[in-house]
Amino acid sequence: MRHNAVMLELAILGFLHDAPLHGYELRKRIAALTGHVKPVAESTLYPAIKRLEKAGLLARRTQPGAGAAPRHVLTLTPEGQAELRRRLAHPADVDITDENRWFTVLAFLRHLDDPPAQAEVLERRMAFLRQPSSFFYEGDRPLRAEEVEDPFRRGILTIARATGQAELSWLRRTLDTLRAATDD
Amino acid sequence: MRHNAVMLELAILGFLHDAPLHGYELRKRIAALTGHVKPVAESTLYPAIKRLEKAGLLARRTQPGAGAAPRHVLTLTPEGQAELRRRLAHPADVDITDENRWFTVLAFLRHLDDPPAQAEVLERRMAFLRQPSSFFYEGDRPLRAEEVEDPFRRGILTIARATGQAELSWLRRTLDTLRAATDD
DNA sequence: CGACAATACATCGTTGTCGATGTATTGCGT
DNA sequence: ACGCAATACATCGACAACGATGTATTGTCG
Repeated sequence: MRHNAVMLELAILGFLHDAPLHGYELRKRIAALTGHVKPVAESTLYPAIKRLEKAGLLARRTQPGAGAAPRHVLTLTPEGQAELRRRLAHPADVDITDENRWFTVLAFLRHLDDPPAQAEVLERRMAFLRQPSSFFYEGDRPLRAEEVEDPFRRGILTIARATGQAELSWLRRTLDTLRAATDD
Repeated sequence: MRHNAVMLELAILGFLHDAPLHGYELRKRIAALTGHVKPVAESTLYPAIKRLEKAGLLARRTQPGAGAAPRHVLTLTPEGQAELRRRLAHPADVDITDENRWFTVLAFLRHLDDPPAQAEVLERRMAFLRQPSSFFYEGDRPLRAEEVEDPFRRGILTIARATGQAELSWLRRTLDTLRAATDD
């Protein structure tokens, strides 16, 4: 399965878990979620829907369209719900490390509906954020922010550090409440 | 030109602007820059090098390999340098909005070597960060962070806000110094 | 001495992505 | 009356990405 596809499919499954939708509405919700960062083309969405339908993860009912062409209202099948949970519980490494994908996972993580499993996913992100990332090297030696002359490269390090801190503190808070919920 | 390709090619051109390198070394530098977030496969890099060579943006000299197979040492041609500057001065919208691509642009923005043009690029990023992004909707109404029940979705909003603030303050500082440099 | 990692590149087939284009309807502005 | 935007979906071709696999050499560890 190609990489972006995974996230697009996750978004489709995730939105359909909330409520049955037709393709056009799905498109708008996906645009709201990730569109300002990286828009998804129509000609990418519809084939993705077909793939999922072919795999038995969703079913379509054709309705006379209010407005224009007939709508295909899409519903998650039980297999689709199981697959959604499977994907949320065990995201690929890239889905943890790439911010865009991570946000997509987060957007639907509540569907996992299992605090310990949710905590496990958050912990993977935490482990990733904690390992010191070095963007630039001089030979083999990683350069620290202070050693980087270029202001733009320093910016990368400054921003990465600040955002890492912000997310880590959110992760710690959320993990605490998740664990508290489990201990009851 | 496909989307990811743009960024990979920018990284190749950017690294070669610093110094001639062979493919394998290029691969390692790219891995250091973006690999922890989203690794690039070997079988993606070598075709990209070929594309750029075919377009006359870089030249290769074959050297007897210290270690293994003969090395192809890659050098930027004058057209390659011009193209690098062109791409840095006028990145596509996605390169501004997608954090991964934006970081790649930042990593090489110094090669633009023209403070007003650099400031222009930073301003585009600033404009993007300032426009309020709403990830979730209830019908047509965008939901604010406080209205979102789901803790994970709240996390997205919390993190996005914090990182946006951090980056904005860096942008303001850097733009000030860029403008001060221009006023001399 | 033999295995294995690292160096260094290349090719191939599958699959996803995207822009372009097409079709058809409703409704709004002018 | 006419066009244009929005709704709603579909197809096609070009191309990039990637995993798998191959080739060949040097250095290292046990």
